[in-house]
Amino acid sequence: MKRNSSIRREKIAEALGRTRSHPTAEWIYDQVKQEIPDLSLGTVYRNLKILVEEGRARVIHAEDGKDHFDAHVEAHHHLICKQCGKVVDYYTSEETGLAQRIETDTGFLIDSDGLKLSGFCKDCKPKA
Amino acid sequence: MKRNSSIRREKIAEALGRTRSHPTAEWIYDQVKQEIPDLSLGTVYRNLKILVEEGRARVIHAEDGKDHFDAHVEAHHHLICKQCGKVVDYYTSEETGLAQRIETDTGFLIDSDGLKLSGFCKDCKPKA
DNA sequence: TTAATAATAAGAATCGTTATCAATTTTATA
DNA sequence: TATAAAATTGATAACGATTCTTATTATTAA
Repeated sequence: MKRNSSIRREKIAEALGRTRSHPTAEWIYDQVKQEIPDLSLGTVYRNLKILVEEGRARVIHAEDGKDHFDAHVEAHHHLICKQCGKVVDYYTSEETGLAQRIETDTGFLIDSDGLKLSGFCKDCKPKA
Repeated sequence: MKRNSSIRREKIAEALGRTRSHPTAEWIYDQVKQEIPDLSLGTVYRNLKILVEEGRARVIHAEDGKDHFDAHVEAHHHLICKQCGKVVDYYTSEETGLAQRIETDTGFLIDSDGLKLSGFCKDCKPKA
């Protein structure tokens, strides 16, 4: 299936690439709509899905029930705050030992970007 | 707020406790309905929520967009298959070093049960 | 140009979940 | 006991996020 890349799709990809905030479809819609006023939310969803299929973006199923998107596809992990829903990048290679052990133990092949760690972020952490 | 524990709630907790398969509300509904035919799905959701509040169950927001429940609340982690959606328990304390380093690095406080690792399970793993 | 394909907006439909509500059951208290 | 208050329920409406449908327009290929 040949696939063109439409102007809208590229604008969506750009908006997503411009931020490190792991936005939702809605946020991207609001952004791109400023440039393309007749953009529809369905188009955003459809194109985000295509970008993910093409490996140009990742989805994070966050704790807030919404899908968050990330154009930074290099291996890194995500810290997800249970309280405010914030998603923060975390880069480390320290988990490779863990991933290897898991594969030996269970047969599960862990993605190099498959770590999601939930807890409480700096701001939401109960002060001691 | 004093809280009684109804028969239905206990049956729901039992059904959940009986399995290690991290079922959805729907699955639990189907199970308990065999014993209590006039059970309603809303009751299942309502009671699962209460069980989670009481610390008698955990929720896992899985990759399939559904909430999965787990009555085994001792610290353990979850391996989630991207392909078939299966959720498998993983017990380790090896991540405490990682969790500690993350807290130092980022201020994020990682739950002792906050690890979700996604990848491919034994069966869905691309054969080499 | 013509025909086929791709992309679109708008909105309906679906899905998992939560909230509402009136009726019933359970518990507390007089 | 009686009776008021609180908890629980089934049914169903409502909800928010996402997907699907339809009709239309734009792009590409022949």
